[in-house]
Amino acid sequence: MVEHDIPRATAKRLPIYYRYLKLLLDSGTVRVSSNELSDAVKFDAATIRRDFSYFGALGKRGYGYDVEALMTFFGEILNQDTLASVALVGVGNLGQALLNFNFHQSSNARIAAAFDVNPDIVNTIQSGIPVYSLDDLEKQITDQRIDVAIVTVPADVAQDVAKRLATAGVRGILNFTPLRLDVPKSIRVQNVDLTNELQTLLYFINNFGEK
Amino acid sequence: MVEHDIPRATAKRLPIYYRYLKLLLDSGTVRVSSNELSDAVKFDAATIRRDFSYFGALGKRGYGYDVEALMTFFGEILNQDTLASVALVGVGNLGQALLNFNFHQSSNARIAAAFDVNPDIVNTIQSGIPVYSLDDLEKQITDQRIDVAIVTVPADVAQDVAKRLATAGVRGILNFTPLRLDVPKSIRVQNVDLTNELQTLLYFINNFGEK
DNA sequence: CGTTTTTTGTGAATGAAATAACAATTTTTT
DNA sequence: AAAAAATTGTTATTTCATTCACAAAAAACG
Ligand SMILES: NC(=O)c1ccc[n+]([C@@H]2O[C@H](COP(=O)([O-])OP(=O)(O)OC[C@H]3O[C@@H](n4cnc5c(N)ncnc54)[C@H](O)[C@@H]3O)[C@@H](O)[C@H]2O)c1
Ligand SMILES: NC(=O)c1ccc[n+]([C@@H]2O[C@H](COP(=O)([O-])OP(=O)(O)OC[C@H]3O[C@@H](n4cnc5c(N)ncnc54)[C@H](O)[C@@H]3O)[C@@H](O)[C@H]2O)c1
Repeated sequence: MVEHDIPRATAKRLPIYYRYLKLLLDSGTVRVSSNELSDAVKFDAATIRRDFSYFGALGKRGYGYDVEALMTFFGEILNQDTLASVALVGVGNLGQALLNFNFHQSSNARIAAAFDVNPDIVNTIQSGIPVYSLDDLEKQITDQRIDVAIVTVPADVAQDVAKRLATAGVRGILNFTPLRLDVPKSIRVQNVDLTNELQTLLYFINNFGEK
Repeated sequence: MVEHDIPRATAKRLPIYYRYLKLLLDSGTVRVSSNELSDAVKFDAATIRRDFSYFGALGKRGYGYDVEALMTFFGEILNQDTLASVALVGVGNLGQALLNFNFHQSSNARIAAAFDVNPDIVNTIQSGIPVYSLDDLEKQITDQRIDVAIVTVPADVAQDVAKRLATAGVRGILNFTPLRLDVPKSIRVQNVDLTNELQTLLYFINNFGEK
């Protein structure tokens, strides 16, 4: 694997580059400079050049980057050719919204199975995705070779769910609950704490804003 | 203002500390050490002590921190006494979920007004919150003294909406669209890019996971 | 009451990421 | 074809964040 010691911060920006490059290609743009990219994605141009340089010399001095070539290159790095199957646990408020959105148009992932305990929705199809009983979790995860799960259950059952996902063989969890999950360290947890995002924003504008 | 040069990273952790302290207090715990906190919130104990130390000496050597005192202290810093009114623009999939959740039980904010262009929901009440026409944006923002907005509209109208919010006097935006908004720099934008979170997670497990 | 244990607060060390600055190279212009 | 302009790739520098490590202080114990 070429991309071995890519900074984590760089990795987080890759999908953003990719998405914008796709946009550029669709609009017929053939070349782009780090400065133009910078305007769009709002990272410093030097940061962008440095990010790209981890993968080799992708641009041409005095010219910039070839949009199509760059997009193709990042597409491969991001595995855009293979569609990842993802599970969603907890088809409530937020789970429903994610199910319905389903990422497919905008990424290489799709939610393939959902799980809940509510008998009203278990064994129904929601937004085109089958909702299974939590009892079927292990079986479905294994059968469908799912290795990433989105967790949108109430906080008090999150740790339980995480443990079951872990033993079922999941390798990554996108955790929307405010709880910090305890899982084997071979499993990657990405926390999305929406309440925290809002509270942090409020803190900043209350303490450092103008007015 | 005491808290002037608090690292951004610290600020992002404050609501997490606060939330956990509340939990501890509810469970009747009277004292806590940085190590215990570390177990719960999964930040290094030294990081926690350093974070706290920006606000002075809040603990007692050989004892730890007094849960109630610490909670009260952070509550003030986070303005827990005043309820912030927030606007939500775009009552779709995700907007609906946020409306329904509404943060009130878990934080010092509540969504006070929502906006959309869809005539089916304009001038209705959704999850207890009035949905106004986008035409009323400026008036409502001003009248209700709203200074933070959550943006959950389609990407192609996000920049327009952001501009209107900016001129309406909003000081912070929680942006759920994949677009990086252009706003005056006095306005703080917090991006929540869910597709990116998922893609980054996939990238990491595909490239650095075991198996 | 003295000794041991616990735990903070912080200086110093380390690590990670962002930015600046510029030579090297290519393109564009005249 | 020479001069000017654009733009990369990278080295050096700066900024920001985490972690180590330990003296200082308080608590617990015997
Ligand atoms: N909705 C939001 O806007 C929002 C914002 C911030 C945080 N969150 C967090 O996201 C999580 C989900 O929030 P929500 O508003 O969608 O909650 P919700 O109550 O609407 O949905 C939870 C769903 O999980 C299901 N469930 C309960 N126990 C389960 C189990 N053991 N296994 C599988 N499914 C189970 C419930 O039946 C329900 O359908 C919560 O932890 C919440 O704190 C949500
Ligand atoms: N839903 C998700 O899970 C999810 C995931 C990742 C990203 N996003 C992003 O979040 C945003 C919202 O997603 P969604 O799934 O809720 O979309 P959606 O289409 O369900 O909802 C968008 C809402 O905005 C309204 N709207 C359109 N133009 C408007 C305008 N000018 N002013 C006010 N309202 C307007 C529409 O009527 C609709 O109600 C999108 O930018 C999407 O890319 C959503």
